[in-house]
Amino acid sequence: MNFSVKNKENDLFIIGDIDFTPKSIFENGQAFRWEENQGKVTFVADKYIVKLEILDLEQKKELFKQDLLEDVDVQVVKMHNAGNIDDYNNFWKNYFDLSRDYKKLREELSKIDDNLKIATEFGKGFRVLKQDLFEMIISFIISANNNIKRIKVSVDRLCKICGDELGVFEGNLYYRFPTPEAIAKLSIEEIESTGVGYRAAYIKKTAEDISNGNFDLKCISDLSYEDAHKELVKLMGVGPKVADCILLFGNSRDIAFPVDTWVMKLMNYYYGVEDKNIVKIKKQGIEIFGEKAGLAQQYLFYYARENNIGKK
DNA sequence: GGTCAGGGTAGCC
DNA sequence: GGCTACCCTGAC
Repeated sequence: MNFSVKNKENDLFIIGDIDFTPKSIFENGQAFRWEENQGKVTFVADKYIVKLEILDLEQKKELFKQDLLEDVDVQVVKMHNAGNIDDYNNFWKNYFDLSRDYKKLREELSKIDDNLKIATEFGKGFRVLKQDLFEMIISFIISANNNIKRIKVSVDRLCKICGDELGVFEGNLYYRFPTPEAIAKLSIEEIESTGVGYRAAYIKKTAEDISNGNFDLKCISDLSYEDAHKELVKLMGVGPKVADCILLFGNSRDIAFPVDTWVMKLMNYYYGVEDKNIVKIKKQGIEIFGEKAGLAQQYLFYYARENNIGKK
């Protein structure tokens, strides 16, 4: 793994041949506060509003002239409006899981079987985002029996009605993800106005339990995977699948293996798992894929869904 | 214009 | 453990 990070004004550049494809990262359903436009992804994370772009040759030549680049053949990811090197060290390095060598990860997973060999090649450029735990809890409660388009609309509206303003970026006003306290203060009707339907009551109860200390968010990181899962499932609206998404995307648990309808289909289609029981499917998934079952799942999920494999 | 599914879960048996 | 209703929206 060989890359460097450079800063110019309020932009960061990740220079080097690492797995990093904005589309693969954001289109797999791990994040909901983003939009894609002509291959560029604008997203919100923490206090940042950032536009991601893979630079073309002309753009790289410009950087070369400015002594920011030594080799115009190398891949450059531009993180527009992401801050400086301190922001990189304090936030982005972790957020984009940049200390993990994804090329090595793909090689490792490819050795497990041919399905993963194909899926990791297809999903090359994917990375797991290490997002905020509370944001993941609320976002994935909304995701249950829902579709991505509507989840995104609801999360956006929720941020708008009770998140702090972050400022205007390219003509749009953006908001920070709300705190547990801010959501707990809302009425059920106000939460329903975001389009979450019956999930409004779950969101309110969960935000209340977290804000009043009834549920200790901080302890999740100290628990074993199994215990953390048991704790999260206690939250209203959090079942086994949502708990695994929260642990995978919001608590750095590589082993968390979310079993949804797609995973059920792909485990059946690729691995002949005929069981319909989520607990058993998950157990088999972890048996086959091991410690990094969640990462394997992400590649397989993306591949299966994009190719519409295993449908019906 | 019905009907159905959408990254499941709570509540009930 | 298995079964079913569920807010709402878009696709068919």
